[in-house]
Parts: sequence; structure tokens; C-alpha cells
Amino acid sequence: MDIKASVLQRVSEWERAALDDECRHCAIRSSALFAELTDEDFERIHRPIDRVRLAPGAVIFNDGDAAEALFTVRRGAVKIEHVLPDGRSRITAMHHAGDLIGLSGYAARRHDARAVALTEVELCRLPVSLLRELEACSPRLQAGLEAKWLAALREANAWLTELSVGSIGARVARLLLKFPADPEDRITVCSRQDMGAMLGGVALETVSRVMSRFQREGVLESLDRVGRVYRADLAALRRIAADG
Amino acid sequence: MDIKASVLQRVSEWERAALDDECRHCAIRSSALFAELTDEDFERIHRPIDRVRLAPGAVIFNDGDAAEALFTVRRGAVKIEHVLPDGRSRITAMHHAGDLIGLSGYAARRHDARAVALTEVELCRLPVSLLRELEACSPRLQAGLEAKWLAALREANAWLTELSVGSIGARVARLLLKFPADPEDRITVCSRQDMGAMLGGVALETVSRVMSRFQREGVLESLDRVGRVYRADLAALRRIAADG
DNA sequence: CGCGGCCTTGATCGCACTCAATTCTAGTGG
DNA sequence: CCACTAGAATTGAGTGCGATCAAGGCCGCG
Repeated sequence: MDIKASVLQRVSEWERAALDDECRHCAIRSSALFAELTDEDFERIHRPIDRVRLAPGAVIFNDGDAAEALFTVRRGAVKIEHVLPDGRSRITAMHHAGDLIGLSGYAARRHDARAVALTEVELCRLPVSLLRELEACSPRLQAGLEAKWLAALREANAWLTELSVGSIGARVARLLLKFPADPEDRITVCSRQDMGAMLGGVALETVSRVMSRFQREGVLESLDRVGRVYRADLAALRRIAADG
Repeated sequence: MDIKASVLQRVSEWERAALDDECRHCAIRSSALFAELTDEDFERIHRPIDRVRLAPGAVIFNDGDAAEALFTVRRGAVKIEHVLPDGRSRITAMHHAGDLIGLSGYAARRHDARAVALTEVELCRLPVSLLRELEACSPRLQAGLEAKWLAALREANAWLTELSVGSIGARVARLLLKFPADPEDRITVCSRQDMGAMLGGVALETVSRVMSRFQREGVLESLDRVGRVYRADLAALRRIAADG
């Protein structure tokens, strides 16, 4: 708890005032939960939406925490991890700009997984009480939530089918394609250990070997000296992802 | 389409008439979608809910089918399978009495997976149009649908964490615990091939070997001669499932 | 009785885990 | 500015687990 309080850095007051109206004109609104809301709906949001900025490694919520709020990712990447009784953990989802996190805590009253910032992250904090109010009187938000449920379920099934079966090479390729690429085909990945946890109990050395092989084969080109940023041959990755 | 039509055996007319009122007093209603509906809500269901009975192997819906209806499982078991581009397939869920299937097709307009009967099954057919009508004016059904979304997401995450990591022994034990056991600890499993697909690309021979080992160790006792029905030492299975 | 499907069991092989050593970077403090 | 440290990635060697190939058995069915 202390850890969370110390890490959550609320933006300053003057910045919050500006945000009040910004929600309407948010850059990621088209993909976020409030996509279809009308001006009438926005009238009902009296208080400004809190925006929080977190450092890499910060815990957004823990398994078992009371779900007081959901979060929309504005910038950066977030991992969702489930911890098994024996201590091993599996990462079951990764979220980027526009994604909603904590949805299962909205239906249950508690979160059922841990959310951790993978990079520096900026989030919008959506109190559950506010969402419940809005949902009761806005069919647009109902539709938005339904779409988010669908997206969450689709994503979970995609991880089951794409990241858990086939050769390690194909699975790593599919994982790499899940990191958002910029217009110049650059991708920023996470630690080898986290990549292994995303693939389901794969050793970090195995991931490292595959990444090295991809570089030898010209599929990846390292752009930094710590193995986190690459230029990717996306067509080649898709080919590798398809067979295996 | 022809296949489905030939396999779907609608119950006879007199039986349907009886079902009209039976929905209110359904044995599995407490766990099914209509759990919290009031008499007032039921008034809105003018037509009787179709009940269908299918043979093992029957396809309930296919990936890509227009989602005209969802189904509640009354009896038996159903598998949900996603097919990969290379032909391999992974089973991403298994449903039993009380479960709702096809939910993601309710939000999208098409089903995104294939549903196949594992045993002889009995289903209630819930037309999407009916659900949409009810959802618009019954907050109870909204809550019910939300609960079903949550259950589907939880289940998907459980498969990711429990069935995809750890030793084969532990994973098979966790899978066996997912089959419903009767009061005398008897479980009925599916084919070795399907069990392998549930565990994520595991060879059927490997599953067979683990099942044989469990019998040698006294964890399972075969009750038929085709390897489908067993008496299980559930405590031992839970122990094996925990460490691995 | 023969046939096909499914389960079982055996033998072999290769991929990925494990243990271990090395390199590189970023951060810290003298 | 440089030595030192901690964390992460890389690379190597050896091993074991599970995939693959193959053969045989059991059951239900025509």
C-alpha cells in the first residue's frame, strides 16, 4: 500500500483543471471507453478524471485489492500477471494506449490479478462509482463496456491460441507482433524474463537465444545496446509466426 | 449448414409447450443466465425457449457463423476450439450445465470460435434478438450478462495460468479437476487428443502416459474399458496440481 | 470375423530447461 | 574521472522431458 502511494504521482492541480475539458477532445478517445459518449453524457461527469503517471515497475493494483477504479492506458505498456500458488507467475495480458484495465474487478468487487507498469505509463483513473452511475443512464457506455469485455475475452483467447502452441520460434514471433510498431517498424520489447512469462513458463535464456537467432537471420536489428529496441522485418515475423 | 440442420434435433411440439412455463422453474436456473429474472421479466418472453438435443461431435456453431443465438448448457459438455492458420487447433474452454456459450458472438455479430458437443448434450437456444430486447428493459439481465462476461474471462485466464505452465503431470491433474465430479468422485473425461489440445499442443501419447501413471500410482481407477470414466482421488490430484 | 477408432506402450531423438560463466550497461560513490 | 556493483542479456555445455515414429491391443460395429 505504501509502495503504491509513493509511486502514484498525481499530476498537479493546474494540470487537472485543464483535463476537465480535455476528456472530450482526448487523443485516444476514439479507442477508449468514452468513445461514443455524447455531450449530454459528459455533463454527468462532474469531477475531472484523475490522470496518474507511474514509473516502470510500479504496481497499479494487486490481486485481491478492492476494485475502486478502472484505468485507461494513455501511454506506455502495462502487464497483467496471475500468480500461481507455487510462486510461478504467468502474464495473461499486455495493454497499450486506449486499453481498459481492471474490467473483471468491475464485475466482481475485487481485482483478480496484478497490474504492473512495464514502461513509464500514463493512466486515466475511472472510479467504479462514476462508471456505475454513467452505465445506469447511458446506453452508449453500456455498449462501450460490452466492447471492452469482448476485447478482453478475444485477447485472452488469442494468447491461449497464439502464444501457447507451436515452436518457440513461432511463438516469440507472434509475441513480437503484439508489441506496437511505430511507422518505421521499430518495436520496444520488455525483459526476457517477462517475455518468457508471457509465453507460458519459457526460460529467459531460451527467449534470449531466439532473439539472437532472429538478429543473425536479419529479422531483427538491434537499435540500442540493452536488447530492448529493435527494427523488425514484420513480413518475415508474420511468416515465421504462421508456420510452426 | 446441412450438417447442423441434420444434427439439431428439436424436441417435439408437446414437449415445447411444457417448456414454456418450465423456464421459471428450471433446475439449473440458479446458475444460468435467467437466474435473477422476475416474473415481470418473464412476461416479456412470449415465445417458448427452444431446447435442442445433440449427439457427441455435433457442431453447435462454427467460427465465422452469424451469431443468431446463444446457448445455455443444460446437460453434457461442450468444447470451444480455435483453429490456427496452420491447421493446428487449441481448445480454449469447456462448458457444462449452467454455462452460457457464444457470448463473444453476442457483442460482435459473428462467432469467433467453433463449439462442439463432447458428449450428448441438451441446450437452451436463446435468440440474440430476445436477449437484446430483455437487456434493454431488465437490469437483472444486464447484471446476469455481466456475470457471464466475468465468468468467461476468469475461465480463459484460468486456462492460461493453470493449464499452460508447469510439468505435464501437474497440468493434467489440473485439467482432470476441471471435469465435474459426481458425489462418488467419478469423472468422465474426453479423448486423449482433445485433452492434449486443452493443455496446448500436447501430444495424445503424452496424455495417455500420464493417465497410465496416475492409475499405477492409485490416483485414478478406471471404471470402464475405454479410458473415459475414472474414480479419482481428488485430494491427491489437488496435491499434484499444486506443485509443478 | 474383419475393420476402424482409440488407447496403450516402446524406442529414439531433438528441443528447451538448467546450471554456469561472461559481457555489457547504468548507476553509485570515492 | 574511474573503480565498483548490481542488473540484465548473451553464450556455452550437458541433460531430461516430451514429441515423434512405430507397433500392438482392446472395443464396438457392420
